[in-house]
Parts: sequence; structure tokens; C-alpha cells
Amino acid sequence: MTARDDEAAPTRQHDPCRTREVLDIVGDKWSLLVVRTLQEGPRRFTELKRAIDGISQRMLTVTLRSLERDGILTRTVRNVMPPHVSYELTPMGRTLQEATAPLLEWSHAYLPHIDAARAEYDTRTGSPTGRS
Amino acid sequence: MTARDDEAAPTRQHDPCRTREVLDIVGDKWSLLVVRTLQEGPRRFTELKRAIDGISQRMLTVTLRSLERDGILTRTVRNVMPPHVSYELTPMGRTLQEATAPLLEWSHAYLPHIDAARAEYDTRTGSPTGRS
DNA sequence: CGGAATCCATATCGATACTG
DNA sequence: CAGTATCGATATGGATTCCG
Repeated sequence: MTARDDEAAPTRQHDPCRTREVLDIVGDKWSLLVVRTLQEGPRRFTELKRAIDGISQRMLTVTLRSLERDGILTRTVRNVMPPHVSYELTPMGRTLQEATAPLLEWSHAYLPHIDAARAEYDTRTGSPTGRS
Repeated sequence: MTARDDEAAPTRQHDPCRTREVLDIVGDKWSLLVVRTLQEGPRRFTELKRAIDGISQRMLTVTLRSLERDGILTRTVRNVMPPHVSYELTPMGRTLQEATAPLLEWSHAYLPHIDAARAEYDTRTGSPTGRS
């Protein structure tokens, strides 16, 4: 349930709930990829679909709708034949892109390290990968 | 200049897979919350459970195991009665915490704006989200 | 105290088919 | 071209119970 009554928040140390909500926005499988692709400028539906490898039509639509609803991007329809729909980051969307940039850079830097850590863990604990 | 002539606006993909993988690490429901709580120092299991409101025992265990496997945190067991298990960020875990800090700050700043954007979108489209 | 194991509800996602 | 609708597989997460 999404209870929107946060006026009774105790303001203790930091607010635990809000931190989680940001993942409801960009924590899904494709949102960050869409935001990152749109960072370079407006793109059409099929352009996005081509740019984001592996995404299905359905998930692209769902992701775009969600981001549009959250005010991260805008959807502009030109009613011609064939249809022309363009997506573009809002100012808020650009601030999101900037806020996520460090995380994307981190992933670049540390994913190999994580692969190594996983392998080491699996070896140590005798997990499926290593086997005996 | 341009060796290629027809590369007007290609909408290329940078590297699609790696960007996604970071979400397999911190894109779940609780990982960022755990990392953020451990930012303040080592914590025991029950301390984490109390600090992260709403998390179940199962999900805390699962999340901690995953982060341990990825080398984000360490698990230290003191074999006494009652058992004493302490979790602590690794150096790599701290770099992750720093990389996600901007995103957490962003959520702090923009979540109210997003709530407004959602309400406006739902009103505009007559969406059934909030029900009547 | 700090889990592991099981059961089950829901959320998420992909594939496919159809539409204006 | 840019969707929508439906279906089914799988992932995720909560509640509960048990155990050293």
C-alpha cells in the first residue's frame, strides 16, 4: 500500500522510507537505461528500442509510461502517418541522470572486482559454481 | 573529419549489459538501505533489523548474504552464547555508499515533486491509481 | 541471537498477437 | 511506427516455523 501520509514522520536520524521509494522509480530493470540513453537528447520509440539492447516493446512502453508519470521525461506525439512519438528528459529528469551518474561510473570501476569477490565467495563456501 | 558519412544521429548503445548489472546488486528492495545503515559503522543483525523498518528476517539475511558475496560487506561471527554476528562495509562497500549518496540526496529533494507529478498525471489521464 | 527452511501471494518480465 | 492486450514463467518478498 502506498500510504502518502508522511506528515507524522518522526524525523529521527534519517528517513528510512523515502530512501526506498527512489528504487520504485529507478530500481527496476530498465529505467536507468532509458534515462541514460535520453541523456544524449530526445529519442523516438524505435530509437530507444534499438539503443537499449534486449528490451521488449512491452517493457519499453511500461518503463516510459512510468517515467512520464513521475515527471522524469515527456512524451510528445506528432499525429502523422506514420506516427512520430518523441521522448525527452525533463529538467528534473536531467537532475536524476546526474545523480545516477556516479553509480554508473562505480559499476564500471567495480564490477570486475565484484565478479572476483563472487568467485572467491563461491569457492570458499563451496557454492554451485565451484563445485567439488 | 568524419570518416563515416551517414552517422547523423545513430543512437548508439554505450555498453548495455554492465549498466544493468549494478541494479542486480543494489536495485533490490533493501540493499541500499543496508549499505546506508552500515555507513555509520558495524552493526549486528538485530540492530540492522531494528534500524531498517519493515524488513523481514528473511530478507535481511538474504540481502546481507548477497552483499557479502559481492564483497560489499563482511560478516564476522563471534561464537559465544548468545551468538554475536557483526556486519561491516568493506572499502569497496564504502565506495559504493559514496556513489549512491547523490541518488539518495536526489530522492530527498525530488520525491515530493514526483508525488505532485504523479497526481497531476493521474488527474490528466483519469488514471485508476488512487481510486476514487 | 541469528539464522535456515518452507509455503504462498504478488510483482515483474518476456513472448506473442493484434491495432490504428 | 508506436503502441495495447493477454498469457504464462519466473523473481521477489512476507509470514511462519524450527534450530543451534
